[in-house]
Amino acid sequence: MGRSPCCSKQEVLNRGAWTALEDKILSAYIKAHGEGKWRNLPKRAGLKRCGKSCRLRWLNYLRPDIKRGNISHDEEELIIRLHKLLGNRWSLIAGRLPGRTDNEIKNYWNTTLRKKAKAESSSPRAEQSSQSKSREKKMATEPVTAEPSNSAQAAATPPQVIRTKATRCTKVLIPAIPSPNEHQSFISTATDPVDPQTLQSQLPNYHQDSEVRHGTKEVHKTSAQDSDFFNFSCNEFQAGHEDADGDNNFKNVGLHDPDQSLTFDETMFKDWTTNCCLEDNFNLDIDSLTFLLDSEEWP
DNA sequence: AATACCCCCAACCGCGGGGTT
DNA sequence: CAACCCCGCGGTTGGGGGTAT
Repeated sequence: MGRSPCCSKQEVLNRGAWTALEDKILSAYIKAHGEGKWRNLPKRAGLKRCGKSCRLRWLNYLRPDIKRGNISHDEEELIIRLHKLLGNRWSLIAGRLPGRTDNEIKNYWNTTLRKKAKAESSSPRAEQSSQSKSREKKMATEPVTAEPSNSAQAAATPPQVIRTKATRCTKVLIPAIPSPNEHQSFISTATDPVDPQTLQSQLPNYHQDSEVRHGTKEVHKTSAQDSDFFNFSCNEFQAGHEDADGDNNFKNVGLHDPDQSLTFDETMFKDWTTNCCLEDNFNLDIDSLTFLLDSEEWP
């Protein structure tokens, strides 16, 4: 399949750090015209940048809702735990941390948390005996390619990583609404080391037909990120384990079937949001996530 | 004070998925 | 159905500031 280059190579484009003026122009343009159409944006805004660069600058730096720096202890813990669960799915992790960008989290992980996670995962004895400063530094600076990130994770994380499919959300996937008890057992099931049979046995209460075509755009838009949450909880649920090579061996546990859809109505949607820890607008805040992660069933 | 080294993070790159024509 | 477009993701790079020697 042919692909046109992102930016015309003949054009002379600015590269590297953005100037204050460029920032101003981009911000003003997006405020006036909204996000999107990145490819044409530079031309229309009068910027000598490629669309991708503009998008990145906006998403990672200029967006008004961005929190910068000072990652709190809570956020840090959440990142570590989400990383254990999701692996290097930075955009998904960022989606659970309001105001944080995937790039920021990725950088923070690579520079700070990876060491921490590794140190925590190794035994105290080993930590005491073997962690000379030079070794720690070496590990920290080892390029990911030299030691595949998966194997680095394998050492630092428990074996299960739920591999979600981070795709653009075009339809909302919502499971049928369990009673509060059932919901609890579902959460438990979905986060325990996966036993497909157990999982299946707990599923009868979930309608087969889980694809929502009703609710459409508004729901789609507002829950694009959070639908991923549902996906990894229910529909795209895959349990992975890493072998000695650091490869992920993902085992589909039988839940994923995009063609299975469920009938949907407003009440169900409401029930879902009230029966579980999600807010009405599906905005997961740190508290709700921490609550979820702190539950005993969480790995 | 000069130099080397390290660390952080903004930005770039290549690629894949979904939508459109 | 193939070709193409657009967008977003994850990995990587490189510049600049800080620290060690």
